[in-house]
Amino acid sequence: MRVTIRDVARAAGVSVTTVSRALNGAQDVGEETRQRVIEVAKQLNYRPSHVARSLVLRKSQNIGLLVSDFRKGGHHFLYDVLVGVHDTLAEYGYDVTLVSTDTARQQLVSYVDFCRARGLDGVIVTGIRLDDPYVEEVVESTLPSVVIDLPLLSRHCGYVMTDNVNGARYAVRRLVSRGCRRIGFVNGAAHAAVSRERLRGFEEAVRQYVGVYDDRLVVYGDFTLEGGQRALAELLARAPDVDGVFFASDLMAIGGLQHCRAAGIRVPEDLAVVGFDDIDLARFVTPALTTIAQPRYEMGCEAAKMLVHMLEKGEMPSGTLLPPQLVVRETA
Amino acid sequence: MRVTIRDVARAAGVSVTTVSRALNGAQDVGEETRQRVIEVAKQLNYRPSHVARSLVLRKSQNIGLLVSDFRKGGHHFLYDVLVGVHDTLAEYGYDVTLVSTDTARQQLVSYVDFCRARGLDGVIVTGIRLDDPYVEEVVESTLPSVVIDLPLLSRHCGYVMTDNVNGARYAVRRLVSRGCRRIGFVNGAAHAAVSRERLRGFEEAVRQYVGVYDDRLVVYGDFTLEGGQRALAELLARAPDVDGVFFASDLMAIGGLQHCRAAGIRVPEDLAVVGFDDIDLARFVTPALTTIAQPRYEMGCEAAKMLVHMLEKGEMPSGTLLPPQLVVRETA
DNA sequence: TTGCGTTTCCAAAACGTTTTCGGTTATAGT
DNA sequence: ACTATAACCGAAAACGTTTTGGAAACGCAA
Repeated sequence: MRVTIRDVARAAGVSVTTVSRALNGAQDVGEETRQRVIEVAKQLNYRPSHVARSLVLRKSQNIGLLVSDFRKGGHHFLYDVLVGVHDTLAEYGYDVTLVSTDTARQQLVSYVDFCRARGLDGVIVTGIRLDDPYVEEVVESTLPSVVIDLPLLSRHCGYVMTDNVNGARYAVRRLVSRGCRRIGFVNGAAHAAVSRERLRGFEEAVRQYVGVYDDRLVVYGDFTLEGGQRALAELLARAPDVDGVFFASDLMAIGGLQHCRAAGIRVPEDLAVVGFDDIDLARFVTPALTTIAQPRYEMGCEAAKMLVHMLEKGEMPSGTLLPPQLVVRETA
Repeated sequence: MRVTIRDVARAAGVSVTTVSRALNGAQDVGEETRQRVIEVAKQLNYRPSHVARSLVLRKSQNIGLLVSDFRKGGHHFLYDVLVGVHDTLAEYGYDVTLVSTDTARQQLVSYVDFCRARGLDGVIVTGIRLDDPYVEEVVESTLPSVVIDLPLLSRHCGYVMTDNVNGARYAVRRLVSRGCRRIGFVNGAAHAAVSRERLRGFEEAVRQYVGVYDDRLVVYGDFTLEGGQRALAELLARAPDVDGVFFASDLMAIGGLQHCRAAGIRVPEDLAVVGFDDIDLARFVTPALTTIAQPRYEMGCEAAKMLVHMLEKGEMPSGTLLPPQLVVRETA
């Protein structure tokens, strides 16, 4: 059936030991036998079994991508992260298998046990929140992991996220440079770590660039389109003189845009708007949304890179912030 | 280190054979010992090694998701398919590992060898085209596979795709019911299988619903935004009297919308438009795009289901068409 | 007592690798 | 000629499971 190392050994007239050595580039095998083995292996189209190899080596060259909100129609975010992770992991010779918290939960096992049963060497965690029951597991477990978009740091757990405070700063700087002086902030869910950071950046920046900070100008829209509409309406009711607003997500910003159209508010003349994320939609809505782009793909790459460094070089996990980028379109 | 079946056996005072049997629900083990073994296993938090199991069983309960255009910012299509695949595969107890044609190609192995080396039980193939070098491999190989969005059928290879000809029919039916009589078609890339089918559906439907068919009303925009703009311009130049147009993708349709705005054409009053895909953007552009929705998630589910039926029940692969759905918004 | 079937259990082989430890040559040094 | 060293190679154990082919114990009929 399958062609094994034994078949190659037989065909090449050597032992399996020698075949293994020859193919893996070990040193103590004669150059001519090595060539012969390689030749024979190619002839037979021999592919070493990753499974057998994993068993004996006790590592699988396989890492899990844990996603905790794996829903259809879901996250614009996840896809780019996923291909970033896959690309760089493939480069390092690792496979990636999908792990959903739902299926783990359904089987009543912790996700760590889930990964261990499959012999995964490590895991990249996406989509979890501060109040998630999983965060404890992530930081406690000895399974090497790196978390995306949540600052969790421990002996075996690093993180990578975008520099949210600077992102927020860029946003208000842009608004100020366009002449805005009363700047509002529609933040996302209050318990999200990113919300806290964006708020901090926002506050720092308005203190620095406009001088006076008024915390009644921040409202919450919990990251949804409708939330954005509602929040902007509330903000405007509270302070009709705001001339610019920063939304903590593009989706909310688009909701805000819809409110503006309905209310006859001209964007950007009456009200300048900048979002956060740079989702696909942003360039297509009218007026096109200026926003702070998150380096989604790069976050995936960086997370993957950190994980294999931990695995192969024994590096300590760390926290890395990736720079966001202002992309200027029509709304500010 | 790791707790193995041997540890459980020792702790329960039985042989490993008995532990294996007890845990896997085999018949010849006493009820009381079974309970004891289960109890001990739980106590020790024992998880059978999937790797070891795969080795001896010669199947991994792991299937590959082959994607051939895995790029950042990529396919809206892929994500939903992916979660559909993952969801139903998880239900059946399978894992899914990502396989990109790029990495396989980079390692100079056929993707089948790639999968075999990893012991994957089967593979779901997405994103390949008729002129792809992989199609031969897919149909020839004995690795069970099911292809999404390309009608490839052989001994070990089935497919699932959306019913494109009916999708096209729905589109023109809608257009006709709004009073359109001169209907144009902006098709995608000519070599794509889906393009052929949509064209067929288009022609059949206009023959049926409006009577006269004019093949000068079909142009090609190769699935891009710019292509859609260009193609619509060309179509309008060729036949200024068209009052409705069906685009073979939402992206092209949106391009068309942009052209209309630039040219001062009112949609849907002067020109009715229906797209294909129902991408996220569709509901956000103005006017909101009427379109034919593809059941992306369901395609993933269906593909997964077919594959495990092939694997577990020895069913023959088949071709299944999933019904698309007209979603009416503002452009038609 | 013997024979036979059932039930419950186990020892050992197998799956396809890597690696340890040692063995055989050939080469070189005295 | 004898030893020391190096270079090359192989037998066998290990990784953690499942499964095969019996074996022990027991009951029951002859």
